[in-house]
Amino acid sequence: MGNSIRIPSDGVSVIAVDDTWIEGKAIQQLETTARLPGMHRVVGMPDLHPGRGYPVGAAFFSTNRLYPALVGNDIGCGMALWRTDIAAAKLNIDKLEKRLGSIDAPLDPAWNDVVAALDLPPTGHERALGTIGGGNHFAELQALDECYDDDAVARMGIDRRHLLLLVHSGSRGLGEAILRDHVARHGHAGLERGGADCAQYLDRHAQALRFARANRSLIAQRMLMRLRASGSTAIDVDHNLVAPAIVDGLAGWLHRKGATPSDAGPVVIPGSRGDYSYLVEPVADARSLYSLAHGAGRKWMRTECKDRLSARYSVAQLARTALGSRVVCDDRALIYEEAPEAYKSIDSVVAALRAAGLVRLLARLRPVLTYKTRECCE
DNA sequence: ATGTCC
Repeated sequence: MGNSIRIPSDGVSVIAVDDTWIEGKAIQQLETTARLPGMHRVVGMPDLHPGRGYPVGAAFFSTNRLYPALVGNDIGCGMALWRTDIAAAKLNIDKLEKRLGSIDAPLDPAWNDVVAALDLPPTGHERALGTIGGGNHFAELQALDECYDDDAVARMGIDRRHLLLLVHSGSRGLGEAILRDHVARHGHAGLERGGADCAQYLDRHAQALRFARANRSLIAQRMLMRLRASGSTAIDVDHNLVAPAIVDGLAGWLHRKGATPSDAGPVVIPGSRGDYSYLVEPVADARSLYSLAHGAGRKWMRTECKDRLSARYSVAQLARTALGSRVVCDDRALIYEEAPEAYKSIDSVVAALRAAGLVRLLARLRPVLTYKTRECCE
């Protein structure tokens, strides 16, 4: 507890222990956000890393101004965990991979009724529904590897005999369009509470949250259909969003950018594709602005990954991981950018959260098959 | 992050 929450400067704190990898640039960006007008307090999570201007892996609480740029372009991005009926024993990964094929194309018209039942308002981005996107987005089959609270895990309907499916995706081009339109009109000055422009942004933001949740559900359903399996949602939690909140007795806006809510029940904190993920029960705590790390967090910039790894690993080697899992990623640049080496160790991130008393571990999940993108093969 | 830069 003692030194697991660092205070680099007034109004800025970072949840970290000695071996948490935190870049100086990310702290600088955090301090920049702390100086925005109306900003009350900012907290860096242990997966904090530099972003484009603003850091990723952080929560920001402001009183009178709302800052859409802090939420970023992927409004509503989050993690959905699905239970499946795929037997974990006697796994044939080749068969799973073959059945899965490519799920990058827009959904087939056969999905029209399923999409219509979601009752989403028209956005012009319907073609993106059911697709994962790029960057750090993925869909991953996982096995329950270690259980730390049998009763809690059983109550969630999760067991060792069946695989889980974790989907990390967001609002695709919709959130991007909403932020672009906002920045074109207001720059980075933010929006005054109560104004018409603020209300309009919040409307669009709500639309993006719905779209992103629907997208994760459709991705999971589409994968399960291909795998000739079925499943159900266990968790779906957003980590890029802004919401009204009361913090330190003040009413204001709680922005989360790559920060998972700690007041919305159990969540998964995923490691890289070659690392474990943890199912945790959060402890809602104002010190962390009711937030947790949303993953391991980048350690290397995307642009440096290929140079650092291409001599060490072939593309074929990168399709297998140290934990015995398979990676489907036909994008030559992305396979290096998302290599396990490019990410912090998930144990160091979770250790920092535990040291700060912010989570209780429920289970450790092991990756089995990570889907990023596939060029061909229905 | 992005129907990813014209």
